[in-house]
Formats: sequence, C-alpha cells, structure tokens
Amino acid sequence: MKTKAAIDACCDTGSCAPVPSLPKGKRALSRSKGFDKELARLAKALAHPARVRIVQALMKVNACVCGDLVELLPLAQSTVSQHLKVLKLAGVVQGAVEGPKRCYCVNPAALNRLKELLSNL
Amino acid sequence: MKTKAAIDACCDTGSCAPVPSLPKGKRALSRSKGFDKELARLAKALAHPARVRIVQALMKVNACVCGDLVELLPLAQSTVSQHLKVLKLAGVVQGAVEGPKRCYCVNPAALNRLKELLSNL
DNA sequence: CCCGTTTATCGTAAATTTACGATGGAGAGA
DNA sequence: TCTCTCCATCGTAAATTTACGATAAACGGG
Repeated sequence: MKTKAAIDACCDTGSCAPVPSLPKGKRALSRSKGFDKELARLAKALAHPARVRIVQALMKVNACVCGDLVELLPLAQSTVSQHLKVLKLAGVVQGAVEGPKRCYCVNPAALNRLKELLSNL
Repeated sequence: MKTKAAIDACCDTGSCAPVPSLPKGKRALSRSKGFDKELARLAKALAHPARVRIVQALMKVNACVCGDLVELLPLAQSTVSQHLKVLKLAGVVQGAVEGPKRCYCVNPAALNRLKELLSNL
C-alpha cells in the first residue's frame, strides 16, 4: 500500500490533523494582525538575487557605500536604482546624500525583524 | 549644512566607504556561488501573505494538515493549490497523498536554511 | 462499476515586476 | 555660471505573478 509510504515521506506522524483555525492564542506575535503581510513584505524585498547582492555588499562594509554598486551587478544603472528603491521602501536599506553621490547602508533592525518573524512562524 | 545631518541619518560612521568588490574570503557561505539565488528563491516563497498564512497554519500543528486550508484564506481553491505548488517547488512544504485528500506539512530544514542564509548576510 | 469528494492543472485576464534607455535635477569644481 | 558627475525618475516593453472558473484526475464508498 503506497499510501502509507507517501505519508511517511511527508512527516513522521502518520495521521492528518485538521487545520487549527489559526489564532489560538498560542504565540502573541504570529497572532498579530499584520504578521503575514509584514513577513511577506520583508521577504519580498529579498526575493531577487540582485537585491540580495546589494544587501550583501552593504553588510560587508559596516559603513555607507558609495554608489558604484552598479559595477557589482550585470544591470543598468537605472535598474540598480530601482532595486535600491524597493529595498528602501521595505526599510531594509537607508540612504543619505553625500555630495553628488548617494550613501547607502543596511538597516540591521529590518533584518532582525525578519529573523524574528521567521522564528515565530 | 544638511549634508552631515543626512549622513547621520544613514549610519553612524560619517564617511563613505568604497564598495568592497565582493568576494573577499570573509565568510564561506556568502561567497558560495548560488548564495544570492538561493536566498532569493526561499525569500520569494514567503513573499506573499497567503503563503505565509499557509506556512503558519502548517507550523501550528506539527503534523500534516488536510486540505481545508482553503477555508483559511479568502481565495479560490485553485489559487490556494497554486500557492501550495510554489511552496512545494521551493521545498518549504512537502505533500503526501492520504486517501482522496492531500496531506501537507512544512519542511523545517528549508526554513532553517533560510535563517542560516540570513544570518550569513 | 459508478459517484461524490478532494485536489491539481489548464486557459485566461489583470496586475505587478523587471529591465532598459532617455531625461532631469542636485551638487562640486573650474 | 557652466559643466561634469552621479543618481532618481519617466516611459515603455517583456516577463512573471496572481487570481479565477472550468475541467480533469485520483481515491474510497456504495
């Protein structure tokens, strides 16, 4: 009977529990109203390899990075700027003006928040 | 001079470092070739509120969940099935056949991997 | 063997994302 | 002031995502 084997392939408890009708007062965070939206929003910010690369580069130096991020990526300058905008809107990076250039750095709080939300899944 | 103030708003070190030309042998994980793609792929799986809700519900019971996930979400059955497919392809959930129903549960390894990648940013 | 239940897939439409070149604006220096 | 550099924004095209209803496929029960 392959049914049993298929179940084992899924998870160890052989039986199928009913859906828990969600908010059961188990953990405060995951009950909070915007939990799913907030996690999805932060995850979406990192849901593109180019944006991950940007955050990676920004983390590596713990200072601001002047704009030659474009040279890191096989993308046009306007595209990189657009990705930076996405990251800024999600609160993952912050930017400031330094002379004619821009200055970017990651906001550690946003990444910590993402980790926190993940831990409370 | 508002330039200085703007810098402070970005990060505490007042100066702007050059981009670090990425792979500098600092940490093995973040150097690995597919790091950005893998993180982006996992993040993308959670980049939609409905998929977060699904994972949430699947985590809450540590067993398989029979299919009435549809009742959790304000979405049509085919849409939920599509989101489940995305999660399965990303390796975040696993499914098995139980009689006429399907049986889903999360793959903790995938979520741990996501946390690991985030920690190595 | 048919039937009802459950879920995946197909076809499709709307919305969003991704990417590019072109343009514009802000600041530094001649 | 004029110009040059750096970057954001605009306009736009292609690709992807999201959502739905309709249909098909798998299974157990009668």
